[in-house]
Amino acid sequence: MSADLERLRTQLRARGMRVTGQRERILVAVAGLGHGPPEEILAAVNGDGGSMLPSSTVYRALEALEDAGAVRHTHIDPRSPSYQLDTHDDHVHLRCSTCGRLGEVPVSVLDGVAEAIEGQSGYQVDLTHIALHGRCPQCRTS
Amino acid sequence: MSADLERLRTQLRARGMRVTGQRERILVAVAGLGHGPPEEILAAVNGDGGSMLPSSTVYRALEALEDAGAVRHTHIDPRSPSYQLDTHDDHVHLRCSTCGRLGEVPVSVLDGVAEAIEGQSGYQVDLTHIALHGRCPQCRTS
DNA sequence: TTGAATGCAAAAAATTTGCATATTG
DNA sequence: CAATATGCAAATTTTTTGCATTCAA
Repeated sequence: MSADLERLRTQLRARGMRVTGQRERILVAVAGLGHGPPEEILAAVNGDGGSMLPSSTVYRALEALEDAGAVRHTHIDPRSPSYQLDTHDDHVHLRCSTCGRLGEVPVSVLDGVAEAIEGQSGYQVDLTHIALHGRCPQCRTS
Repeated sequence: MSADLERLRTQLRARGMRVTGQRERILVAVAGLGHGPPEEILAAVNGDGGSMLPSSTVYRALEALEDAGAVRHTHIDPRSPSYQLDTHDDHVHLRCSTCGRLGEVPVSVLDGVAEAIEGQSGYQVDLTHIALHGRCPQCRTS
């Protein structure tokens, strides 16, 4: 039993939600992918040897898992949400607008930013799972 | 003739693209809304007194305008892209995860961040039109 | 004139919903 | 047992595409 699954049980039960085989498989798929849109997660789950799940279950489970705090989503790809485990090993996603290549840097590059924003606007923002866009080293050179 | 439209002409023509009435109306709608998803832009255009446009024209025009550098999009709302004029009056969008209320702060809160990211990853990111999520002052209190 | 853009219709993709059934706690 | 979640099918919503026609340069 992985630590992720153990944590999932706690998180779900704390909210009166249920731990089901489908939710576990989906969590495992998300963990395996690192991050990905619902479509890819569905494909991963449906390729894990178990029974096929309908997309509705994946969408509903992702929502439930997100409510429970087990997963999160960002918009790495501008077109669709990308889900990932909600661990505390946070990083800022970087995506090349030209080639789509992904990178990441520790959230520490944003140290002080949340405070500055709070001071200027009163908003308490979450910087732990954001995605930024730009050009990767390769595309800048070529 | 607004400065925005004037600029649009230059930007489009510089790329061999054409200035059409539809594109102008769409640009005006985006300017009027400040920012909004394709659906809202379509509704705004279709309520401006002119002829009705099909959604395909809006999607294609937004893509063209974005290529030309006249508009940009961010993901203020996690569910759909939000288009806005690509002016240089940049700010960081803030959206309350609880109530959806919008706010903004000048990009200067991110001073130094782009350099830090470039140093750590080689990515040259664009911080001029990002959207961050969190809790607004009202929702924090209540 | 002529290549780019539009309009329309239809297709495709992505996401949501209703409801009977199965499952968890 | 009671409430939650699933599966399936169908409905929505959002976005894309093909193609004949129109229009800007």
